[in-house]
Amino acid sequence: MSVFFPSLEEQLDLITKGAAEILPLEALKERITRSISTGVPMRIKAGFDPTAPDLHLGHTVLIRKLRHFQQLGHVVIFLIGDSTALIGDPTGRNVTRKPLTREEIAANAETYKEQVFKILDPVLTEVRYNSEWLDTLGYYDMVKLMAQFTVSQMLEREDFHKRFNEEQPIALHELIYPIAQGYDSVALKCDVELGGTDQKFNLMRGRDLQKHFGQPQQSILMMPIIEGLDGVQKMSKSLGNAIGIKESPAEMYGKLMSISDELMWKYWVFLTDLRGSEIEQMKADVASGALHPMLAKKNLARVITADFHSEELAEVAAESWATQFQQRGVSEDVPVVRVSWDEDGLVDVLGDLGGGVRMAKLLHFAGLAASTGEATRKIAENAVSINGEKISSRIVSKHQLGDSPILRLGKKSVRVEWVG
RNA sequence: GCACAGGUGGCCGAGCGGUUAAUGGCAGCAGACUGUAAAUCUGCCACUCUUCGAGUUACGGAGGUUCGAAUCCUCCCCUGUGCACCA
Repeated sequence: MSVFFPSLEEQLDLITKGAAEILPLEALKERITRSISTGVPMRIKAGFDPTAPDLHLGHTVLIRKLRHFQQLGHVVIFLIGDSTALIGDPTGRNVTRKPLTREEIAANAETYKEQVFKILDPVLTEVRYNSEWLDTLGYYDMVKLMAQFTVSQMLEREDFHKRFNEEQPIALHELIYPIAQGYDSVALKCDVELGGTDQKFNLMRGRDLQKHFGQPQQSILMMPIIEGLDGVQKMSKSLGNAIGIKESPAEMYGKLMSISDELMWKYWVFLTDLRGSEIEQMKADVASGALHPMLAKKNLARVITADFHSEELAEVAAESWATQFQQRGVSEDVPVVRVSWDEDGLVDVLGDLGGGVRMAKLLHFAGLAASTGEATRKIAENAVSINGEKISSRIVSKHQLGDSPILRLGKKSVRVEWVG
């Protein structure tokens, strides 16, 4: 099949947008030029280990870059590392990962597909699993692969090096990870592999192995690792600072609004399709005072939320966010929690209120507090309100609560529906 | 296998026979302040209960010595380092 490709300059413009590093760049240019003249598209791969059921916005930085290649007419391979997930990429880790079962991995892999197709075109994407070639690799071939590297080469990697020096354990199978990832490139005959900047070591191993197998060596394109909500650590579900692709519009919008002003600019660059020059203009406007930073952030939250949901849903999320946080009011758009009157200890039968409700219990059952003890403390800290009214007493009458009260503890609110 | 050094609350890290859910830091949560934030200040940060009080669990695991142990002893598990093994 023959494809018409945009010019080299045009392609490079899109490909290099936001990229942290491209190695070697010259080779990539040659490949692009060749694909233009031959009409044969390049093969671009990015791998993801299905170690968790959800992808988050951090992953989309890479997926967006894949889409850029897709938009240019190249073949994009979304590689699901179901076999490498058995190891778990040790990159940046100071401990060995907990092993996942085959079943967990398979289930995660399924959810990945539907999630990435919010960004990638399903028709034009080649979805592959590395179990396809890794699981069938025999002892002989595995030993041959491992023989390509030495222990000291592996220990060059910063995280292994660090763990080694700090006398932390390094499990043997972790050393195989970069080799397995590198072999993926051989199996797929990749022209380009995408990864985060933290993946450099692994990405380079693909070049090593391709050379060993007499293939042209892939170019590697690294994207920066974006920080999570805290603005300090990389976005990661286990660090609790991530925004998941599948999260509701309200959650997504709210989380985006909670990031710092500084971080907002990175999100504009890596999580939206706005052009660099437009972002610079906006930044200048904020600096000069022409644009309020909060407004810029609201736009960001809306654009991203709409990207994964819809304009309409993003608008609704924006409105209820404004009521809830800006006006500190009671928003209607709040998660509903069902609580039964029969819950153990919820109703105080002995008290003067004749069936008053223990608020600490209620807050706990409603999921706003991790324990009744914590709920008790929060009440004392004046952090709890019912239908927008702060409360300070530990027991509240059923009458005061009403049929479907909105409970709020700090920033979180829920509507309680009584059951039974 | 032998020797040595370690295993403390989400993480890091004090304590090394006895005031105490366990110093301190980070993270987290809440309040004030704001522009939703950030920064700053304050409070909280094992669980349960009828909560100005009481109880129950906690310092790798199991026992033991003590009036009393995270702190001492024994055995076991785990990690690292060195040596040995690789006839």
